[in-house]
Amino acid sequence: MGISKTEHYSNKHNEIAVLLKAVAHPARVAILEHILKVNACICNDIVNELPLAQPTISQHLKELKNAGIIIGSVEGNSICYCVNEKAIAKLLKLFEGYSGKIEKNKNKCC
Amino acid sequence: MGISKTEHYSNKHNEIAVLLKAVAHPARVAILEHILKVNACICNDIVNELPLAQPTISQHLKELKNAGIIIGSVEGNSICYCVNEKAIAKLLKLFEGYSGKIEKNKNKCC
DNA sequence: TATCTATATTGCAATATTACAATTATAAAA
DNA sequence: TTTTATAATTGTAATATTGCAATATAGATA
Repeated sequence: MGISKTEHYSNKHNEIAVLLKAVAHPARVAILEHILKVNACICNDIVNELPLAQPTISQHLKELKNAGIIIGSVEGNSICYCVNEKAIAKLLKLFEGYSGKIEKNKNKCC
Repeated sequence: MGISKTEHYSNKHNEIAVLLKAVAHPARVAILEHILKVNACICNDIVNELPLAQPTISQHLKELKNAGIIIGSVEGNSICYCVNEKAIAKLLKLFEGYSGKIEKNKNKCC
């Protein structure tokens, strides 16, 4: 991304950005929604759903996992990926907070 | 970003990714929260708040504006930036939807 | 008009992301 | 043990992002 000045921002803002960045890609949005839909997902399943090669999807899954958006548990030969409730709750609360602030300040500007 | 295959994903997933990507940077999270806090923002105000040069902030504001996260209206010499209620509402609904799906499927997996 | 003030644009260097082919690792099945 | 199936890792090319210095633009004010 270029010379990112992570250390200059607050921890809070960095953490929010990491979570959001993990979801901020059409392939990862699709993966997330697919996992939510079938609710017992294995990687190969997604390979058949998306127009991406297996290594690419594996990489996207890794990023979602690193950010804590999904959790993977080994299940015999394959891996079961599930969405991390806490991460989604965190993002939900974030936008609830933003939304609330907009309501509160309505008609003060613009 | 590399060879992005935007045309292979659904419009819905692309639109979500564009919105999220706009916010998915610590500087832009900080800018967004600052605008919400002071609720009548001018760019120079942010330059004094963040450890970034004026052109860099101007660029971040442009990205937020292009994605529809904020709206800018000229006010004499300076510009008044406000958060776009609709964009935040869209993101709020998105995560409400995700959160709901997790609740529904609880204990089926992982 | 000349000048100041606020913001945008341009151009560029440094770095990050995306995607995939080839390969590897691991566990189940034969 | 060999084979098969599933998923991760490695290496690399193409492209996007970030940040800033220098410059430009536009409105306000003297």
